[in-house]
Amino acid sequence: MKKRLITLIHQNLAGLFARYGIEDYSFIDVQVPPDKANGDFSLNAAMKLAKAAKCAPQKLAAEMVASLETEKDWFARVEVAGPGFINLFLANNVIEDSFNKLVAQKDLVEQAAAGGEATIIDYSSVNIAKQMHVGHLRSTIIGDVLARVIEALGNPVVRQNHLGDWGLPMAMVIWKAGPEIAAIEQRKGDLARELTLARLEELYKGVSAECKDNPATAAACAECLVRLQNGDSQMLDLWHKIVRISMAEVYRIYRLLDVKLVEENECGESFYRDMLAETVAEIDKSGKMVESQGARCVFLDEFKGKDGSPLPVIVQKTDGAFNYGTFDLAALRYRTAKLKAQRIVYVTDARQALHFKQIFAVARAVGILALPDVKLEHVPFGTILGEDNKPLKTRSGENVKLAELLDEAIERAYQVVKEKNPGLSEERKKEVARIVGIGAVKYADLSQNRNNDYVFSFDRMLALNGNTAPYLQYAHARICSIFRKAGLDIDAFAAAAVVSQVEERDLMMKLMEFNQAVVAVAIELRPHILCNYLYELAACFSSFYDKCPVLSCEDAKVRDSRLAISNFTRRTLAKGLELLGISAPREM
RNA sequence: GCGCUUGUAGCUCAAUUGGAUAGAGCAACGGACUUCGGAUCCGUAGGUUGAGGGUUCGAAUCCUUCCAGGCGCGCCA
Repeated sequence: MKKRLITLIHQNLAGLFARYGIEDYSFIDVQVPPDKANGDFSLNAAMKLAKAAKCAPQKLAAEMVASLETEKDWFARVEVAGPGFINLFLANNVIEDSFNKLVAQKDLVEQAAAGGEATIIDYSSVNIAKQMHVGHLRSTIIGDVLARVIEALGNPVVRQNHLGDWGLPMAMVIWKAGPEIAAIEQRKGDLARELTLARLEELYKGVSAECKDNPATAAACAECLVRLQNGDSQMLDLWHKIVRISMAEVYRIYRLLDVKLVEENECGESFYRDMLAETVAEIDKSGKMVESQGARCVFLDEFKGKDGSPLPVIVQKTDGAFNYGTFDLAALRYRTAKLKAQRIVYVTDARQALHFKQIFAVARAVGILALPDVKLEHVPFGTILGEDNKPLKTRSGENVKLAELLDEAIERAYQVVKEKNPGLSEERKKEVARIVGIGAVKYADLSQNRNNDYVFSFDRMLALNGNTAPYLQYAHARICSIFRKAGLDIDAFAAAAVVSQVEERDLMMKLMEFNQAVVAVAIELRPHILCNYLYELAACFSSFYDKCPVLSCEDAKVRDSRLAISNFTRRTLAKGLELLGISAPREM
């Protein structure tokens, strides 16, 4: 509707602007004013154009109003307000028509033109032989939502899980776990059962500590690394087994979280191992590579170190090995050349901001991007804090295991479900607890501006009121309940919507904003915009539900209309939550 | 030291990217046909947007100087 409205305004005002010698008015847009008293939409164009038109804003606004007033089919009222705002009050039948057209569409999200933009989302990035902990939560769920949203808008999306699966840590694990693997296999034991990820992590921590004070161990690990890098088949075999054991547990958590990453998305450091040398060679060709203190580096003027000295990006270490920056540069090369990415989005914590800034700058400076105008975006986010405002840790100071955190959320949700809806079967209660508990954790994260750190609180995220997943899920369940009670097939129901009360009107207007919210998330890479929208929508529905009886409404036309509005609210909530990777139960 | 980032109601967060009287939830107080699911809704109270200066029709938002927190700054990722 907004799009049609803007087109109408542009056409209507073209003549007026021409008389004032204004050529470019394409930027003219409408806003939804904060206060409903100021109309359904408002226009600040008169103030923006006043200078160019050499005309007082209020006078210009008055002329614009006079012109817009002729559109009787659209506007019930048009007025000038304040310093030159133009407030537009839509006629109810315009809202009804637009709304009914929208409801009739199959897809709630408009598809991008021309096949969209080939986009890579790099997120989650787990390390092999380490259990997932809170530190992985944000990247995993924010990245997953961005992938869903950008994909839903019709862009081809490739998800990439940049695993930490190569290098010295892996060699250390192999050195330690190798004998255990051999022993288990020799007695034909079940490897997956006996060698858990938790065990692998324990082994890794052990060697890691041992390497520090035992040079013999360190040397042995170094030798493993050399063999691994040279493609020794025995080493590679062990390496592969460890990766699979590790990822099996990661996928258990992804499934629990309803995160869409699968094995095909694994594209870790090991994937680029044979591209590193040629990447460095190509950087060298650019003439920008220099040797400094034995390492091969690229220096760019915009990056300065501690004492103002130039800060390098090291592409090859003194010992000839490559470090993480080289992997990222190789990945950029691959992603633009082979995957033909037009947009690459990295979802990692804010501490890596400088790293990505450097990598992007180097990549452009040395010309390793097959598509020079590819959009490179780092999506930083803050830290998850405990109630003490310090990074969330266990009492003993360790990272909180993601598996344990999620289990606790589900357990707490179960207690709430048991209390609020004792009538559900035990099986349903468990299912609902999972949906509500996981949804709460994800929503708590997604609903805030990702720039900031946030304090993790089960009580707040599971609250049944306010901007939480359970509140949205409850609104959804209530709508389903209406249809259950009436014995109507919710998926097949259709009727024309009409405006008979202000709550209906508000809700219909809000429903028509959905697509805009989704588009904004894709552009700004900020999921909380969609969360805010859904919360406002659910709140709007709750008011409607309170003031507009549906089933007991005597006027059949109004009753059907309310059913239609309710049903479309349900669809919108469900779609929005789906884009957030959160389920919407029909009862809870 | 330099850089990035944050500072909004007692608490947790928003604010359509420069728009109108800065909005929600929690906590507090007061209400709502014995209810289409009260897991809800409506209202009251709560603010010098860290501080000062500037830019303009208009600033939480942009520029600038301070104050306070967090993070980062050569071979870890």
